Amino acid sequence: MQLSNSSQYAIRILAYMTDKKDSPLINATELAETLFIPYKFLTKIMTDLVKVDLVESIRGREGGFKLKKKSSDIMVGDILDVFNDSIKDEQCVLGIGFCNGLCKCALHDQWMEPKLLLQKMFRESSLEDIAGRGCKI
Amino acid sequence: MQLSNSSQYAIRILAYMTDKKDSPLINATELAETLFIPYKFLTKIMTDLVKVDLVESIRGREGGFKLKKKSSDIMVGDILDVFNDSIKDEQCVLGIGFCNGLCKCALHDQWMEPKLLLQKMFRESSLEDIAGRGCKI
DNA sequence: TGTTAATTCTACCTTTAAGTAGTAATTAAA
DNA sequence: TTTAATTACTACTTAAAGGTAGAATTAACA
Repeated sequence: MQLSNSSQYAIRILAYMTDKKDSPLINATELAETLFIPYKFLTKIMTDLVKVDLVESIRGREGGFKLKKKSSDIMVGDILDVFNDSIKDEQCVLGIGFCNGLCKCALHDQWMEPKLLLQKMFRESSLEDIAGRGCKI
Repeated sequence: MQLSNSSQYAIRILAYMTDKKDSPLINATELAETLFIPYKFLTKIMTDLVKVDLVESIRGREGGFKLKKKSSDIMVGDILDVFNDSIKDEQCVLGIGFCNGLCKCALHDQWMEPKLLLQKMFRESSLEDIAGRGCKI
């Protein structure tokens, strides 16, 4: 019951980039070393983030990455979507999709409240909200 | 962000066994067919549940399974523990263990409330509470 | 006492997530 | 124009989850 490594890494990467948004560009080596993420895995994740336009990349010498939007406009949920890690409305705690509130499975009622809280947290927390804590890992 | 298949199956299996607790024994074939769980995978799960004393097995012809405790004494959390799927106190939403409330990582504050709700739901929901809904899958 | 219906054990196979390696493409600086 | 620093691409390897196969074990029943 937790987020995938890719999602966890991506949140930490983007939160760090938010902290350093005054720097014009941040490169993969700095991200990997500061955040203790395997370099090659990190570059793969960055490519994904570039593809969905959360991050802009500048290739070549002196290149690097920067946020493509204001940090207050990037929500945690947007990041989770990239790695198929968000909680869908129809997702039942027992993994049966598409119950749409009609499902009467065990735990259905108990699941509603934490599920809504998690969805709200993912939907309403922006990078701006969660950054600036000085905690790198 | 969801429970493992093994945990999901195990909850459904035990909830079904609770529904049928008047039957002296329930065998693997019935469970697999009723709950649409692959037979061989189900028997592996049952073996795990037997080893931790949630279920009792009677081998041989006319054998089968039955709950080893009162259904009001088996909590959902006990089941998740078997498959290492419960939420530990020190578990951070970003997957970093052992932050023990000292962690200041992104999302730390936002994670507390849903985390406590989920832990409470797992700790306080017994099979008795969640069974009897007539929903098999 | 042999047959049969059941669980259990050991080992394997498949799929997906996680991580690695090598090289190509790009670009600024020397 | 060469070189070094950088991201992007393709393919591979490893680890874990999910699932399968078949034989061994057990015990009721005929």
